[in-house]
Order: sequence, then C-alpha cells, then structure tokens
Amino acid sequence: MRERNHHERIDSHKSSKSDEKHKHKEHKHKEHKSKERDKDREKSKHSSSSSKNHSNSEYKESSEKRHKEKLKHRDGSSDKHRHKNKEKRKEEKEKLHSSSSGVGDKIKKENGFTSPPRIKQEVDDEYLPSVKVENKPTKRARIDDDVDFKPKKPKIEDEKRTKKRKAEEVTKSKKGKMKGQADGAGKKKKKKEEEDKWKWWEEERYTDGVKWKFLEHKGPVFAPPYIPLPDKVKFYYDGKHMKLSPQAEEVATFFGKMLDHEYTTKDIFRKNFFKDWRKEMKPEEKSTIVDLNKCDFEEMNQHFKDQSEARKQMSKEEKLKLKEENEKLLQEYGFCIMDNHKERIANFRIEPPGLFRGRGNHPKMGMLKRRIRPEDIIINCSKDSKVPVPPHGHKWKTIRHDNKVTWLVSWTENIQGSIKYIMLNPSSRIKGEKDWQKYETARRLKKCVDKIRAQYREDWKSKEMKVRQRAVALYFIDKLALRAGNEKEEGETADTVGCCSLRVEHIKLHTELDGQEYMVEFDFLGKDSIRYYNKVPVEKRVFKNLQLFMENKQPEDDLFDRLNTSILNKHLQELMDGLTAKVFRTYNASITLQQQLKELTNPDENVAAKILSYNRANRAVAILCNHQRAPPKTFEKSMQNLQTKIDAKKDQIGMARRELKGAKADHKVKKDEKTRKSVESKKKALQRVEEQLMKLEVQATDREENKQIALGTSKLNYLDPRISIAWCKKWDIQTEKIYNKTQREKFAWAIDMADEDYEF
DNA sequence: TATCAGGACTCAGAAATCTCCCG
DNA sequence: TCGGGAGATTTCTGAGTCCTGAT
Repeated sequence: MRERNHHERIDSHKSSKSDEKHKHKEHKHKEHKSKERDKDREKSKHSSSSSKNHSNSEYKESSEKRHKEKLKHRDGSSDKHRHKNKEKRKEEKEKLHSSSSGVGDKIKKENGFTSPPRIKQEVDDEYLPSVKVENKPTKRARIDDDVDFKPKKPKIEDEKRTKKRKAEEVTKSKKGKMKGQADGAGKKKKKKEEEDKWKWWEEERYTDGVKWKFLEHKGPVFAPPYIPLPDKVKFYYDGKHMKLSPQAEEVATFFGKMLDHEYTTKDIFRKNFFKDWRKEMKPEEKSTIVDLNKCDFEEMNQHFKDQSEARKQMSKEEKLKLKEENEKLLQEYGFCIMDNHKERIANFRIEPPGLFRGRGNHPKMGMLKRRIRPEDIIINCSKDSKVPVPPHGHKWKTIRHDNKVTWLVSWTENIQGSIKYIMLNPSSRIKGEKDWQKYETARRLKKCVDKIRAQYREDWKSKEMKVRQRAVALYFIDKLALRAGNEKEEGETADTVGCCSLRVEHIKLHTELDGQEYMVEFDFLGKDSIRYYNKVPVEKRVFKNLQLFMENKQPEDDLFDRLNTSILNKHLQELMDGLTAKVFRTYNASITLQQQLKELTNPDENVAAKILSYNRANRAVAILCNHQRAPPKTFEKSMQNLQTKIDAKKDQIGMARRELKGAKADHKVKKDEKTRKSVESKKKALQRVEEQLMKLEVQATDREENKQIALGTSKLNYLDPRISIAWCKKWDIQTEKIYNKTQREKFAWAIDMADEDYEF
C-alpha cells in the first residue's frame, strides 16, 4: 500500500517541461508504432483464418480495453505503450517458447542456449590507479580524452623497451637458427618487417575531427557478372521444363543455391523471395510462375554443388593460379595510401547480389539484394589523389573529398535503405586510434564509477519516475552489461530489445527463487536475436521499483516508459565526458578480465594450465556479455576423438609406469651404469606422457566449457588488449599463445606499449 | 532550441576458406 | 607423400550504438 501511494505521488510529479516534451515525442512515436502494429494485426487476421492464438472478438475486446485504459491513464508518456499489438506479440512469444514449431525450432537452435550463471562481481572499490600507467610512454599527448592520461614517456624508457624487444627477437631468431638456415632467414625478414612497422601510436593525432590529409585508393572490386546456367541445368515449373530469362534465372539461382538452408523453409523468406523474384520476371514468366511451391530448383542446386566440388578437386597448379590471382587483386585493390602510409582495406569487394538473410525472425528475409553498379557508388578520396577509375563505360555516382570521415567507398543498400561502407582494416592507424581511445574512456570510467554507482542508488529513491527508471536501467547496464537498447522501427527488423527497450513481458519478478530473495528473471532476444536468459538477485529497492514500473501495464508495454537511450546517454554525458551506455560494457568486460586473471592464474602451473586460466577469464567476460555461438556441428565427434586420445594416453602411462618399475627392479639387482641410465630414461618417458595427458585433459576441459560460448567477440572488441599483454609478460607467455597474427596486428599498439605491470 | 532522420561507425555470429596434423 | 578432416582463421555482412546536422 505504501508503495502504491508512492507510485501515485511519483506519477503526479510529472509536470516538468522537458518531461512533457518527451512525452509528446514518445506519444507520437507510439501512435506510429500502434498504427504499424494494427496494420500487421489486420494482415495476420486475413492471412490466417485458422489463427491459433486469438479470435477476432478477443482482438476487439483487447482493443476496447486498451482504449479505455488510454482514457483512464493520466500520464501521456505511459500511454504510449498501451496500444501495442498484443496479439502479435503473444503469437511471437509463443513461437519463441514453443519447441515444436518451425520458427520456434530455429530460435531454439540459434538461441536455445541458456545463459550460464553470470559471474561478474562488483568491482573492487579499493582500486588505486597505478602510477606507472599514468606515466605510460609515448611521445604524443592525447587530445580529446583523459587529460590525466598523458602517455609522455621519457625517451630512455622507449629505448629500453626497444632493446628488450630486440633482445626477444634475437632469442627468437636464435631458436630459429636451430631449426635451419632457411627458417633463420625467414625470421630475419620477419624481424626486419617488424622494425619497419609504423608506430602510429607514437605520433600526434589530428584534431577537429580531421581523419586524414591524403587518401588515395583504387575504388571497389565489383561482384563478377552473372554467368547464365548451362543448358543442361534446367528449371521446372509444375513439372515442366521452363527456360528463364537471364534476370529471372539469376534471382532463381540465389534461391537454388540456398535450397539446403533452413531459410528456404521459412514462410517469410519464401514469400519475400517470391515477391521480389516476380518483379524480375518477363510478363510471360510472371503469368506462368504463380506458385513457389511448384518451382523445382533442384538441378540448379546440384549444379552449384558440383561446381563447389570441382573447385575442391582442382589440381595444385590450378589452385595456386587462383590464389595468385586473388593475391594480385588484393595487392591492387586491397590497400590505400593514407597520409604517406600504405594501409590495408578491410572489405574492398562490393557485396554481391543475393537474398537478404536477416537474423532471427526478420520480416525482410528473402528479399532481393540487388546488384550494386558503379553508378551507385560514392567515392571518397583526397583532392590531390588519383581518383579511382570506374569500370569501362560506367561512372561513379559521386566523388567526394571529405576528410572528416574514414570511409573510402559507400553505397546505399536496397533492403533497409542503409548506407554501406568500405573502410580500413582494424590494423590501420585510423581504427587503432579509435580502439585505444575506447579503452581510455573505459579507464576514465573506472575512476568515477563509484560515484556514478552511488548516484544511481540514490536515484532509486527519487520522486521523479523518470529518474528512478533511469537509475534502475543504468543499474542493469552496469551490473549485467546489457546494451543500451535503442528504439527500432516496427516491422523493419526482428523484434529484439536492449535495456531501455525492455518490455514488461521480458522480466519476471520473484520475491523468492532458488533460495534467494528479490530475484529478477530476464528472458528476451537481444542483438542478432540471441536469447538473453538470466536470473539475478537484485537489491530490494530495485525490486520494488520494478514492481512499480510494471504496475497497470500489459506485457507488451515498455518497462521503462519514461526512458530512451538518448535521455540516458545525455545523463551519462553529464556524469562524465564521453560516457555512454556502451562504455559500461567495455569497462565491465575489461575489469572482469583483469580480476579473473588475478584470481585464476596460479604461478606454479605450467603454460598450458595458465592458458586455460586465461581462456577461463576470457570466458567469464563472454558470459557476462552474452556472447554465444551455435555449438559446432562436429562438437560431439571432436570431443569423442579427444577422449579416445586421452584414453590411449592413459594406457601409455600405465605402460610407461610398468616399464619404469621393471627398470628400477633391474637396477636394484644389477646396480650398474647401464640400468641406472635406463631408469632415468624411463622416468623421463613417463614424465613426458604424463605431460601430454595433462595437455589433452586441459584441452578437453577448455573445449567443453567453450561449447556454446564465443570468445572472439569479447577478445576483439571489449577487452583492453594491454591487460592480456601485461599478463603474458608477467608470466612469460608468448603473445602468440593468446593472439593470432591478425589479432596481433590489430593490437600492435598495445603489444608495444603495455608492460607487465599495466593496470586497466 | 528541440527533434529526428540519416550517417558513421562498432560489434556480431555464420559461413567460407585455409592450415596443419594424422593415418 | 598424400588425402582428408578437424580446427583455426578470415571474410562477410547484418545489427547494433551514438552522433550530427537539417529543420
């Protein structure tokens, strides 16, 4: 009752100007959403007369109820969420949770993963930034962020590190020599290359949003033109052979290629494909081909399978030739010159035409992604550069000279109308600087996170509903590493949410669950339609607030109806310069890695065990960030194989033990040098196989624990690489064990600058 | 000055391709 | 030495976040 009174008090407290404006905006948005959803509902009413989930009268009833509620409800911004298409949502929800229907199956397959218990703990409040870090080397001053992070290093230190690095290289090349002369030469070359590597992180950065001064490139590589099918590959409609026009045939092949994919069994995919395919047909084709179910793409499918098989069966020479051609293309188009440096381009090929493959339950899946022509392309380069030449007989859409952006080429895709870009590789200066900056912002958050936490805890008690919602949302973003959750246009994308866009139906409140008080059960689809499922104990005040936010709301209503990402980020910006919701994810991921590494690394263990610890720390972050993957198709088999190896190794150990025992007995009798040596060698042999077994067991554990968890995303995007590098240096573990070649290139800046005592 | 759509960029998992090891 | 397959790496492109500039 007390809470209820409080609720009313809060609700009546809604007269601030900005609040009203926000309400208005939200209301407008809501109306739009509502119309869209009504449209959808109408459609679904007509399309499925056998609708399992609701009847027309149910719809009418709920619609009336909503109308009444709208009148009853005094608060505009809250109203905005009363009109959502409940039936549609209910239907989708049922599909999501059903394990038997097609869509449900897919979601289960893609997202059926139940998140393991999140392990993130509250961050150590006692943290004191390391002085060493603050004096971190590099010549230039940082421009926009962290005034107090001035990596101005005395030159002497730089030299020291260079010496150290060189010494390491010498050691490495010495090892290489032992392998053989040729290998040694390779190392030498590698060493030379390493020395030639440009250390952009030691140079000044541009100011005022300038990204480059000079940019020259050769433009994009277009998708190869369509090659018509050979005559022997036939398409049948209703059992009869039909020769398709080239345009119609090309689109048909997109579908034919995908026949084995689950996509082609989905209704939306088929419907969208068929609609777009018909647009490409000649009038006579259009009048004949009226039912996708009567189309037989089987021969096309076989044709592409044969082609792929033939590619595999190519001779060594043919494969080599192909590889050389690819390499030539890469050399020509895969690099650009940006400010006197040759930089690798990430995606210099234009996306080929095909069928759109949205993730999850995407309403546009199956639509035709049209072929991009030079006339669609915008080129960005500097005025004083050689402008790329368009293919013969064509011209570019526009040529721009905008050095405030990082892209080289852009075009607008036809499915969502969004812009696609060609940009540089992660190893480039332009990407690396941004990456470094990202981690510096997260480190700045570390310094003020306690204050921010204290503030949002205080805000849980605020008189203003808006402030309370903001505070609870921020608590989730901080504690659970949820994404911000921008608003999305209804019907344009799959129905996924983030923190600010959570709906009532996405959480369940349990006063007591699994022996714990005040539990919140989250269940929703996040980015890429990956399911987020988690049960978390929360503080009583958060729990009570959630009850309050959910009061008088329908499952389809927004949980935080007075909040959106722009309000939240605006608030965060006031708390710390450059702070946004996403910074919390980076911060919590990195700090978790650092903590876990400290906790899990056992100094006495060998390298393999230490790497297992590293992977476990990495895994803790991946779990926190909900980075999942579909278990590899060959998972069970590969585990079995590994187990077989382990069993064999165990047998080997048994044998080695017996042999050692025998040798010892022999030595006891004979007591000569020969038998003594034999005992020694048997001992060593036993030790060797025991180590091998240990390695295999570690590998098995690692693999099992990794079954449904994707480590790559967090490693590449959330973990300050300097933490990993420092760990490697501290425990004398080669960087190669943690990062592969590409990753080392991306994190070259961190590898160069982090010492073993680096603290995030 | 506030709003909002468009733009620019990061992050994401799946699929394709490459590499290496084992029989 | 070769072929095949498992695992690692790379590519691809869709899906987010956040910012900016026009209105």
